[in-house]
Order: sequence, then C-alpha cells, then structure tokens
Amino acid sequence: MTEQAGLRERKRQRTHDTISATAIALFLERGFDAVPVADIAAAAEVSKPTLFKYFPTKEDLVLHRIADHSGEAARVVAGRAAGERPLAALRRHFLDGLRDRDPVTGLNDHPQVLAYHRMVFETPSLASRVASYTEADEAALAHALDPRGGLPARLAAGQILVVQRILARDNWRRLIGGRTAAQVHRPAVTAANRGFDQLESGLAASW
Amino acid sequence: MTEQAGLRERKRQRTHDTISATAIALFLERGFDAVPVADIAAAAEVSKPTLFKYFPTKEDLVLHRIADHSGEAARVVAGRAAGERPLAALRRHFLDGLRDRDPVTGLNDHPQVLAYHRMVFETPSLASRVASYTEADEAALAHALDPRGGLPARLAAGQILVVQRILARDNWRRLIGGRTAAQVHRPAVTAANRGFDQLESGLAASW
DNA sequence: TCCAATGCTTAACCGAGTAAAGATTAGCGT
DNA sequence: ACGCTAATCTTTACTCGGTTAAGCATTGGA
Repeated sequence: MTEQAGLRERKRQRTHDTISATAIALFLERGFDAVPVADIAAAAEVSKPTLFKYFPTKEDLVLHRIADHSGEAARVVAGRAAGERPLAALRRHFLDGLRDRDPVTGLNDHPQVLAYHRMVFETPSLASRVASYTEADEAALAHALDPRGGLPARLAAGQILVVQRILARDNWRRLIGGRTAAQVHRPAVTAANRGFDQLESGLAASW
Repeated sequence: MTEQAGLRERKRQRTHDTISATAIALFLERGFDAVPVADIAAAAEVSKPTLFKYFPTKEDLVLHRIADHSGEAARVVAGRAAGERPLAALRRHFLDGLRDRDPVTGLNDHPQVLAYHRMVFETPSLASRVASYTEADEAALAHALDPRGGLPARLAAGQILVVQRILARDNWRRLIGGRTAAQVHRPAVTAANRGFDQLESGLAASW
C-alpha cells in the first residue's frame, strides 16, 4: 500500500517536518507569542500561504504532535484483548506509558520535552486548544465504551480522561520541581494505581 | 459602600451592557464568525478600541456571562454549612439549579438560551475557551477542597466538574431534541443523583 | 517529449487586536 | 458657578494571523 512513497510525498513530508522543527525551535527560544509566523516561514524557506497549507493555524505548528495522539484511549479500548475490561486495558496502557516515559504521561524529563510542555501550559491559546482536544477524545472514548454512546458511557469516558490528565500533569509538576523521571516513576505508579482504583470503585462493574 | 454609584460608573455599566447585548444579538442572527467586531462597535456606537477596553477579546463578548459564574463550585464548597460534606453541598446546589432552571445545568429551554448554547458549542474558538475556563474552575475547587491542593483534591475536583459538565450537556442535548425543561427535569434529577452517587462511591469518604 | 495535475510564490487583501495623540467630560475643590 | 485634573473616548495607523487570486515551476505519467 504505502510501499513506494513517491518523490512528491517524500518532499512533502520533509517540508512538513522542516517547518514544524523550525517553528518549535523558534518558539522555545523566544516564546510562542513573540514569534510571527512570517519569521517561521522565512526561516523554513517557504511562503506564508504554503506554511498555512501544511498547518492550518499557528497553534497547530506546536500541537500537531499532541493531536497525533488524539483518540488514543479510544483505540486502546477498541483494540483490547477479548475478555479484558476497558479500565484494565487503560490502566495497563498508562502504566506502560510511565515505564516507557511516554510524554503523554508527563513522565519524560528530557529538557526539550519539559520546555515544550511548559510552553503549551503557559500559553493561553495553546492550553485552551489542548483542553478542547480532550473533549474530542472524550467523545471517541465514550463511543468505544458503548457504541450507542449513552450517558453512562459519556460519564465514564469523562472521568477516565480527567484522571489521566491530572495524573500526567502531576508527574510533569514534579519534574519541573527538579526531580528526575527515574525518581518520580515509583510514586507515579502508586498514584496512577490509586487513581484507577478510584475509577474502578466509582464506575459500573462492567468497565 | 456601593450606595452612590456615580455617573461615570453608571455610564460605564450601561455601555458595557449595550455592547454585550448588541454583540450577542448580531452573533445569534448571523453567526459568531460572520460578524466583524467593527460592525458591533458601529451598532453599539462606540469605537473599536473602546469596545476592546470593555471586552479584551471578541470571545469575551459572548463568554463573559459564563466567566461570571467561574469558580461557583469552589464558592459553594467554601460557603457550605458547618459539618456539611463538600459533595453533599455540591449535589444540593446542582439539584437546586435544575429546579431553578439555571442555565449552567443545561436545563433552561428559553429559545434565546438554547440558541446561545448552540452557538458556544458549535463555534470552535468559543468552545475551546469554555473548556479552558473549566480548568481554572478545577484549580479553584481543588483549593476549596484542600487548601494544600494535594493530588487527591485535584483528582476529586476534576472528577466532580467533569460529571457536572456532562450532566449539563446531556440536559441541553435533550432540550435540543425538542423536549421541554419540564419534561426533562425528572430524568435530569435522576441522572444527577446517579452521577453524584458514582462520585460518592469513587471518592474518599471525607468528600 | 509533451501534457496535465500539483504545489509553489507573489501580491493583495480581511479581520482581530494594539498604540499613540488629541479631544471630551465627570468629579472635585474653590 | 468656575476651572483644574484625571479618566475615558475617538481617530488614525499599525502589527499579525489567516485567506484569496493569479501565475509560474515541477513532477510523473502517457
């Protein structure tokens, strides 16, 4: 299917990556709001309309990385082993993420990753877009939990994602406080298990 | 204290209300994105910079109503009767809101209110700002639950608000479906109690 | 080798939001 | 009632995000 990429496709991919890398480098250096997109376009050697064909908004230059993970919880649930309960699959996946230092768990202490997260959280226009991604995730997870998408499934989806979000944020806060990922890993696992235990006891037994 | 308002203050208030009312009327008529702020300024008979001194962004013209309710959950918890548990106070307050058709519960079927909500949910820039208001609410509620703001309090705050948000959204969806607030009230109360029961069983007994 | 589609650039534009400079006007002391 | 001061409004012009149109270059296939 996607065997032979084709020159056009490869070039397109390269341009995409160049623009994104250039943008994030400039943003981290000077701050999101202090860098005009014209500067990014110039540095990446493309025109402004071209830049906006690759990334529909300035925010997407930063957030496409996060957007790529969108719907992950729903996929985990949809692709779980037969007989496994959704919450069990999600717990396992989150713990795996902690072990692998997956940035979405907040437990990645590479300076670039920390700086990236700080920028996202501290720039209002970025933070508010991230928040609205979560709502899309919620709808997808609700659908994975129950294709009819009833109120119980939506409630469960909302609670699950809010717990994951807060756990991740907490991990990130500890890293910002100066600790290493290795130091934070154990308490993060404990906190995650407690959070999922809370979900287990609050949610219906079928999930 | 605020006995004598002063002409200046009153005029300021009138201008504020005029701009807001003019803006919302135009938005509901033509759609948020289709109305330039210049039109609003002209219709409200002020200059564009003046408009932006009253409302820092175009979105605020719509959302200041919602922003005014910001931190409500935290206030309910902070001002609860001595000996009352936070979750009990929040449950009561939500049920009171349903009875009083408080728009924040989603159970208000006035056409203008429905149209307003539809606009907020269906306009991306508005929806994403509302989502980020929720995060501020969350921090405030976490602080009201536990001034030290530990992880358990943040988890509880997040879960409580997400449940309230989904309950409200569900009520609104039923009204959009054509039912009246009177018809939806009883199932809304049932759903709310179920939601709060879930919270009670998931969260620590002290809340 | 030629053609058609694709994607690029330039140039001009729209709308949100801000800054500077001057005109008005409320509030207050006399 | 008079005039000063400070707040507030208006005008003008600007920056920046994002879009549109027209034309030019390149790719990949016949």
